[in-house]
Amino acid sequence: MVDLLEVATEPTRRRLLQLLAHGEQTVTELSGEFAVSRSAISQHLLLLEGAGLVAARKEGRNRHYRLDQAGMGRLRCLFDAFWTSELDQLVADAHALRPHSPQGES
Amino acid sequence: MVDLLEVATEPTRRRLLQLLAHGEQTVTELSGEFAVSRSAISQHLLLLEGAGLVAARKEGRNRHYRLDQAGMGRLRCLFDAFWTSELDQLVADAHALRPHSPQGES
DNA sequence: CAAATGCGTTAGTGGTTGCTAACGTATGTG
DNA sequence: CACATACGTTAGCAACCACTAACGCATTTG
Repeated sequence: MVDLLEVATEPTRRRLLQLLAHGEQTVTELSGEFAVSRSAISQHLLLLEGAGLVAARKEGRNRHYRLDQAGMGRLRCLFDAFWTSELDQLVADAHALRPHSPQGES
Repeated sequence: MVDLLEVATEPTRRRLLQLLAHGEQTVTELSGEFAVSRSAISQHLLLLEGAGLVAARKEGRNRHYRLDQAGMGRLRCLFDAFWTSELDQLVADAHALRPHSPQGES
């Protein structure tokens, strides 16, 4: 139903995942890093949780979010499936750009 | 201001990029691979072109699209910037804990 | 030359999304 | 125990997005 890559690449959520890579944090702590409200961050986190990319732990009245290893592994697999060897070759060619005009593949 | 990662990860556009990895194609040829109309495909291609991920060549009344090496290189850089070493370590740990196939989850 | 056909792009629209405002609930405080 | 405060979640809405339908333009055909 949900596309992991799309869920993960939305800019705010992407940054949330990066922040959580350093360790678990609460909604309020995380929202301190953003210009938008706690509410917005909470909703992004709930979406990430639904996608299996993060998990939550209740402690007192706080909710500590952390990355889900399995989910992040699936995300990595999806990207590797997208980034085929053809694309690797293509990008390598771009890096090897020389004064000579680049000929397309036949 | 478009976000390259978001533009590239939308499922239809992701597939378009994969198809174009095999060589240049016209709008009509590409749309043959999808369930949606030529119009939808054309718009996705225009968006990709605007993001600098593909380029077009006019020939007769056809428009041949192909991948843009530089743009795809930038895309790769963005992903590498997102996928920090912390995440690599995290996923490596997950594999060590569960050496099973990462696809099957439930 | 005029009509027909084919290719690709714009106009218009329903569904989705990310946001702020209002809320429920749990924890302090007198 | 009643009130105040803090944390996280739902209600409602403007903006966006992906799609189909209608279109313009180029090429082919009679």
